[in-house]
Amino acid sequence: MLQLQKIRENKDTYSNALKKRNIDATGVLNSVISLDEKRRAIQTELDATLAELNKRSKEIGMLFKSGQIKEANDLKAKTPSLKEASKKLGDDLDQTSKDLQELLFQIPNVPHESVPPGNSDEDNEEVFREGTIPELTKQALPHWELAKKYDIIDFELGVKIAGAGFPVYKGKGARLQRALIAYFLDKNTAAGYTEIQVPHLVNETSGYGTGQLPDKEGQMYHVQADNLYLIPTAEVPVTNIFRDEIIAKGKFPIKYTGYTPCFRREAGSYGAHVRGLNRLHQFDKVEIIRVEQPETSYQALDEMVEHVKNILRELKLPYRILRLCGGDLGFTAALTYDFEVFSTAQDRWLEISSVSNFETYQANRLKLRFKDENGKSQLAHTLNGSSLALPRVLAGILENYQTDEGIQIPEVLVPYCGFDKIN
RNA sequence: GGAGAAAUGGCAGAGUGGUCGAAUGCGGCAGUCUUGAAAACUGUUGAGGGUCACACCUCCGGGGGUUCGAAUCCCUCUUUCUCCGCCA
Repeated sequence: MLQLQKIRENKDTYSNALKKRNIDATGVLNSVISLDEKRRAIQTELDATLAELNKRSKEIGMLFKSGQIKEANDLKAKTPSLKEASKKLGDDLDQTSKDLQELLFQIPNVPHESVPPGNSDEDNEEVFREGTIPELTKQALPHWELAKKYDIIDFELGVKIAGAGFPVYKGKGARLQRALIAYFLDKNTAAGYTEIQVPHLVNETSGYGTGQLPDKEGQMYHVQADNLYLIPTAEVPVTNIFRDEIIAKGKFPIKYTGYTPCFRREAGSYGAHVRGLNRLHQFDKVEIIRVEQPETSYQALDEMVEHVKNILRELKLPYRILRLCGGDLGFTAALTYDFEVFSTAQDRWLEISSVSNFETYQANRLKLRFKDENGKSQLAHTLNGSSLALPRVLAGILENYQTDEGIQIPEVLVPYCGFDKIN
């Protein structure tokens, strides 16, 4: 959520920057400002009324104490009008605050200056590419065929148990999944991230805290009996650790990593692009999360990007990095780098990681602050990234490492798997 | 799931209708002393709104109510603890 004071100060800058998302925010920003003015006017009036009421209450108390019962009762008789006024002003204030908040919920984060304008993923800017795309034989198969051939992932079985998009991993497939999770966590902890295990269901407040609610209401699985949401990413529970916290100086940097399954309804997705592991309702992901001071957050973002690069280098997968354009940028992000692995057998790029800086957008909702040098509370910056998401990495490995003799396991994963080939 | 008890500042813990944003202790910060540190002593130390700065307003788990006045009384929800039941 954007900060009111910043909106007041930077209305035109914000409005211009938001154009990169292809939205004209001028009207909303103006409404926000006028609503905020209205809110403050009501607040001032309410404060004055309450001050008067408080003053009289104290006087009445003193009069009773000193035995001046009649005077006290006279004064008492004069309070109902003030009470009425304060009640009405209080209701007005609540309504105005609610309206204001609803409006603020509708405004996405302001894109970073480096974000290119654009409408869709076609306008994303490739900033880096590395790795060799392997030459595959004529018999090369897409991963869903390989999965069947070697009996390592059973999509139909998942349909039987749960539905489409809930695959069952078997034998070496299951072991490879576990190996990847362990490998990713090891890499992350070696880079200074503290491993953490968090709930896979979150409450409504947490959903609002990181911005999934109300924006992505229909995308999360909702357990209505208990009003809990299945997490779409570890970002939600991990970042919410810091909700309502004031971080003491000296506690930075804050770096967490966690493995969780992720649940996404993916309402509206269909077609060839969702085949196999390309798009699932449940998948595994290892996430890295950081809380930073504003001065260091973009350096932290670069570090996270470098970190993910190192992992992909070790896995020897061909990949590229995109700077997302305004039209493709997530609602809460100020800047996002997407990592895509090249899926040779499908001849297309698959998104495997998304590394973002949210600046103060989430922190403002979370009330996540820190004490600056002057001892003043300031909103922190939050960041997160996948390091990494499993299914498409798995798809990339299966497809790029396939040979006529079977699927070679990337060298770094062999110790984790206990085998070097799937055949 | 049933019965009972509880929820107060970073922590511990007092406060059962008025001058309480809240004693006290610990912790934090600043200072005195010291070569330095520790100890001791002195001061300071919650958050948000508002203001140039004050004033002023709000917050004692959340929400609602009673009252001129609520941390304190009532209702409700949530959470924690104890006992019982169930259970990986």
